[in-house]
Order: sequence, then structure tokens, then C-alpha cells
Amino acid sequence: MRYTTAMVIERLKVKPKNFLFSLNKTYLPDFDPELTLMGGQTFSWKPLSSEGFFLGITQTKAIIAKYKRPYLLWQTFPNRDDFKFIEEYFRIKDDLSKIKTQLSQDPIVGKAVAQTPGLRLLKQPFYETVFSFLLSSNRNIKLIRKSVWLLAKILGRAIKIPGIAQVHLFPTTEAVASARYSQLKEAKVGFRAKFLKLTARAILSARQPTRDLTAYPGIGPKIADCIEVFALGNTYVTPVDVWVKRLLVELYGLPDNKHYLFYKKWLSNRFGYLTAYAGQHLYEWYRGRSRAK
DNA sequence: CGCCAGGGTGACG
DNA sequence: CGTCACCATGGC
Repeated sequence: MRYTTAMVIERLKVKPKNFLFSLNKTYLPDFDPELTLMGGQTFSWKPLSSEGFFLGITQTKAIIAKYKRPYLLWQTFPNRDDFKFIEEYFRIKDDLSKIKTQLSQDPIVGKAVAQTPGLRLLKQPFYETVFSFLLSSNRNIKLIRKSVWLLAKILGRAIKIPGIAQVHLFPTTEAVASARYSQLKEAKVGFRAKFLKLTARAILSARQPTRDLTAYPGIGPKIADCIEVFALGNTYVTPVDVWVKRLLVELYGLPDNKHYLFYKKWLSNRFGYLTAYAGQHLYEWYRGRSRAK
């Protein structure tokens, strides 16, 4: 994917009171942390305090983030100031206003993007995205997030963030592979426990990464697309879950008795390289709207 | 109580 | 190829 718009990325330092570490300050004109971090694309974030701070975990680091328009305030742990990671994770170079302008050629997506300002796509590390979405089958977001944080507490390495209680990182692939079933059950993952262990072992024993993600136990076409978009950065596809299918039937008049590939191809044909952004805005808008009723 | 959730698998015809 | 019961769990 190419970006032709000149991007401005500032790196400044601020130090809020009551914090024992400094924050980096990166120019990011369009970002809503609640929509982006507490929605359906990551389950590894949670609100940290009443002051708008969020805590995120990956297999290797924890992130503190807050949005103060037009800046993203952030810090990484235990290795500080990892700008390369932040730039990739938040897709800082994506020009959201330009993307939204192009997407608004479709009136329905136009309505969606108008009502989900600041929703960005993330590009998350691969393996934790695999495990996160292994937990997603036939469950709602609240429960997925609950299991992720329980897994971290039970299996994840603890690190200390100055001034904040210790934080457990997302479990490593090795930790998932060698976890006891009692530990996985404690994390409320249900029947997905065996998929977690089998997939973790398959990852560790593979000589090279598998191209076909559905080869992993517990990963079918939908979860594979989640990983394609949210970890691999493929913007030409978008996952079709029950909500997306529902809105395609209701708002676009598509038949409701087709298979997964039908809806996926329809979206890709219509939205091209912006399919992932279109799908994510439609999803969060439609889900939020239905939930509010 | 019954239904639903960012589904996948395996058995059966 | 298409259909369908089943999987485990909490929230509503």
C-alpha cells in the first residue's frame, strides 16, 4: 500500500503529574481510542484510569496510550520509546481523512464513517492475533476480552510499570503450547482450549510460517480473514461475521442464504484496497447502532 | 428460562 | 458439494 500524502510525525516528550515515566507525543490528527481499542479488532486493551488512559498488552510489551487531539500520547514497556512499534501498530501513516473521503462515495459507508470518527485500523503482532481470534468463535466481544486478560494473568509474564500495578503480558506461544488444560479452563475459553494448544504447537513445530491460516486447528475462513486484516495488514478483504452479514442483507439487499465467500467477494469487489476500512466502519457503526436500541 | 455471540469441525447424505 | 448438531460460557 502506498501513501502519497506527506505525513507529519512529531516526537515530543511530555511528563504528566503523578506519572513516574514520560510519554511520547506523536501527531495523529484522527483517532478515537474507545472506538479503535475497545471494538472488535483487538481484545488486548482496557481503560486504565478515569483520565482517558488505556493499557494494551502484546507478547513482548505493554503500551500506555491516551489521545489528546491531535496527539497520541504513548509509552512502551519494558523497552521505552519504541516508536517503530507504535508507528506500525497504529498505522500512523494511514491518512484517515483521505480514506474516509474515498469511502464516502458509497452512501451507506459514508453514513457509517460519519458516525464513527477516529476509528482506525490496527496492525497487530501476528501470533497474539491468532490466539485472540481463536477465542472469538461463537462469542461476543466482552467475553473474548475477558478470556484474553485471564490468559495473560494466568500464563503471561509479569512486568512492572512504574507507578502502576504490575502488568501481565499476552502469553507467549510457548506458554500457550505448554499450558495445562486446567489453566485454560480457568480462563473460560471453553471448547477452544484444544484449538489454542494445537495451534500453538503447530506454530512452534513449523519450519516456516503457514501461508494458509485455515490449516491451523480452530481457524476457518472468517477468523483467517480477521488475522489477514488485523495482523497482516491486508486491506483488500474484511471479515464477515454475523453483524456484517446482517447489515449486507438489511442495508444492501443481499440474499441471506449465501456462503461466506459470497459476501466476502462482494465486499472486496465493491471496495477494493479500502475493503478493510469499509468493513470495519460498517461493523462498528452497525453493531453500535443495534446495541443502542 | 431461552437466545445470542467478530465460528469451526466433523458426520452424514 | 450442502446441511446440521455440537462445542462451553456468560450476558441479557
